[in-house]
Amino acid sequence: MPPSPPAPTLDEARALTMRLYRVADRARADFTAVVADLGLTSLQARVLLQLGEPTPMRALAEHLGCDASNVTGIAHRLTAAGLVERVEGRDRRVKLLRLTAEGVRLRAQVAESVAAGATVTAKLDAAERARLTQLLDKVLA
Amino acid sequence: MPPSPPAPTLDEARALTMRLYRVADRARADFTAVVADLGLTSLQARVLLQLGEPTPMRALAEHLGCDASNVTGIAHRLTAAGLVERVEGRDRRVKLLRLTAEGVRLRAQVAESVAAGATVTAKLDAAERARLTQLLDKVLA
DNA sequence: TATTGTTATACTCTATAACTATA
DNA sequence: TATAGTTATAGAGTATAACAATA
Repeated sequence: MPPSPPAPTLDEARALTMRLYRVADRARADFTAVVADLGLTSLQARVLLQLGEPTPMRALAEHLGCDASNVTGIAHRLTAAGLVERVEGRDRRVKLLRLTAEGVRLRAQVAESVAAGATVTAKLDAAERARLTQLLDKVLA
Repeated sequence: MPPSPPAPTLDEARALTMRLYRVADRARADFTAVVADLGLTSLQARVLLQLGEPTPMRALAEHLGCDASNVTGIAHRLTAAGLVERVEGRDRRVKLLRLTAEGVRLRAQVAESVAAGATVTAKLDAAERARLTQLLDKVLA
């Protein structure tokens, strides 16, 4: 008997992938619901979480995986909501987004609420959560 | 020493949740890219995968987690693409969406491509994938 | 009366292309 | 020339509200 192959079969990949998508889907739904209670869309919440430091709009677009032109509109809405402000960079072509005091406050609340409101991990005991963390780290490596 | 608590601390929940969101985010990006090559948006691909059987539009809305009014537009676009057709239910208020022959073909291709193109699980060996599958099942239970 | 699906409306997210200011 | 951001435009996804047909 040959050793078990290192690569997954297509069926195995499909089964695992579909589970992962279902979990991802639920995680997304949780996230959307939690941040909606704070008056934010998913994207706006993601931007807030990303803005631990003032960030060039270009870099933000790359992190979000969207075209740079979209960041203008996102920045407009967050600015109108009083959560971020534009700051000119040393390279004067660059504009950075920086959280306002209110933005900093809301960002902390987002992080808190998201962790508290995530139902996806509630069904696991401590050992299982530790093992899942380990596996996810490997996936993300 | 007391036994380890069954509930996660907020820090622990936050750490695991953030990992899960990062994995979910990557899974979503993989999915979007793969189905875009097949000419589909994420939502359209999700609908195709859901249509193993003819499904009332209302049920589809619930599965997608969106308002029922949206399904009309989604159905329009999939119908225009020749992938689904509307069928009247026995209750004549109900309309079901059913895949066309082309829809059935494309649905199979979506399932295949998604499994083949998922990079999230490529870094795990067989035992790790099995363990991850088990944990995800528990999360989804 | 209640439910299914549709339409109208408005907002957000998304990409492409053309533009400006700066490097 | 190349890069950062903006604007205009168009299409897709989302919710709310009002509506018609059916139960």
